[in-house]
Amino acid sequence: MDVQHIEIADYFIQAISQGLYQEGDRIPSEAELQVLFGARRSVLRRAVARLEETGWVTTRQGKGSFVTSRKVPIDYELSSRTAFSSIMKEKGIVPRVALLHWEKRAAKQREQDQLALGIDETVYALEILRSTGDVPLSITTTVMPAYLVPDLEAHLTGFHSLYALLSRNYQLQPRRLKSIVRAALPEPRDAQILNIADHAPILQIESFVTHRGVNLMEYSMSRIRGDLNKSCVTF
Amino acid sequence: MDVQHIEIADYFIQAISQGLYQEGDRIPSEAELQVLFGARRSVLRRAVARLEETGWVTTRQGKGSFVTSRKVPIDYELSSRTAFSSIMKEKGIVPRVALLHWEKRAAKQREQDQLALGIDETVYALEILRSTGDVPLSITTTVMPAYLVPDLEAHLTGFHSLYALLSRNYQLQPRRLKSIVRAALPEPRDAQILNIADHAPILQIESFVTHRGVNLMEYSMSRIRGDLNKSCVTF
DNA sequence: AATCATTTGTTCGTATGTATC
DNA sequence: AGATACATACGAACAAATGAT
Repeated sequence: MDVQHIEIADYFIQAISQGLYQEGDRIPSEAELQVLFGARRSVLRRAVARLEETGWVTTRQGKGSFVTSRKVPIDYELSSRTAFSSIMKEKGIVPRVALLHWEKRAAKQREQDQLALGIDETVYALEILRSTGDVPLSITTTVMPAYLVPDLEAHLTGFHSLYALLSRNYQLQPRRLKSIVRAALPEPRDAQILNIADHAPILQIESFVTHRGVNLMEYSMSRIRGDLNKSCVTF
Repeated sequence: MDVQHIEIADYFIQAISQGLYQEGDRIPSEAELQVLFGARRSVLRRAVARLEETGWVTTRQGKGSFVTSRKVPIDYELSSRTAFSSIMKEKGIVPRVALLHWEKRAAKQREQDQLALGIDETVYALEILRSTGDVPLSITTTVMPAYLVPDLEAHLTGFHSLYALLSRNYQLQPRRLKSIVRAALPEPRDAQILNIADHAPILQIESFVTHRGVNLMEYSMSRIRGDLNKSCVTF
């Protein structure tokens, strides 16, 4: 390859791989790169852009470009009974759960199919942000038929764990029936909330949850930061 | 936002979302955009680059930029017994399996751990490309202890299905014990083989496979195109 | 087979704006 | 307020891939 910006990017990929730059280190500024490589600034910017696209550095205006810290992904056990809070506690991580939004409304067409609802059925839809400390981890949209969780809004103040809420107030025992995972790109809004670039990979997990094996009581769609999660399935 | 390239990119995201441009349609060339938006070429290129990063278009030198066709992801059943070929056949898709590479060598440290091997143990490592028709779908690296599949090279000519080979020649009945999924970015080489951009998301699936519940007989690491796959887990 | 127009890719060169400290 | 560093934009030239003549 005799394309300058790729050669320069490759140089840094090598250097970072070999430990010449540690996580969090700043790579040389554009002005310094200009001296080091004798290339035009536009070329250097392309090189850094490439490094950012491929996840090696993150760039911040006015500060510089920093080697992305390869956080250890958190193993998430994907099983029929899994609750975020309990997994985190097991690992000694302080979980933070925030209710971004909730609404009570008529079920959309897709939700009717997913939850096997009749037409004009009412659902509660919650949007939940899960974090560890101050690092956002995932956003989950969860939809439940309103008749299963009547007067849900009364229990949403001080929200901290969905399954604890369901168990305490409605004696519901959620059980995951099926999950569908896929790798994708985030919606712009999700990228912002999760504090990732809009081309950073996310893991989408759609889940179908029953109560006592009869009703489809919950449909959820999680969008999880790819750099912070590994989901584990045991057969 | 009063940043030109973002405004222009957003215009096309809107237009594509509203069906003004269909999948596969060419968006205006840079010269045409120059007339339409009255912006510098560098700005227009940034706009198109943004569209490509976020998966709306794919650009080809000498031809133009085309609205990415949102292929329907192929559902992949992730269970204790799953073979690629049979899943594809069930769906009426013609699967194509190619052995990219194989080698017999000493197990690496990680592989010793993953397969619970002793030191200096020999393994076979295969690299398999799976496609549907002419569209590449996934690359899988699979590692097996050599003592379980002696003289494996003798059976690799005309390779078409790993599990058929294992069953026929070694009476092995693979059973998946555990899988770990995660969303990530591809290695440059994988991106090239899979015919995707090097910032396109991929689904990584690590699998641990046993034979009759005793031996860890296979460790595999699949890298699957995010745009073409949904993996489904039933509990 | 060779040439040419079209289209994207790369680079050079300059200027100004904006965030950070 | 000033220095540093990244962000955006203007302006121009040539390279490389593509498809048609």
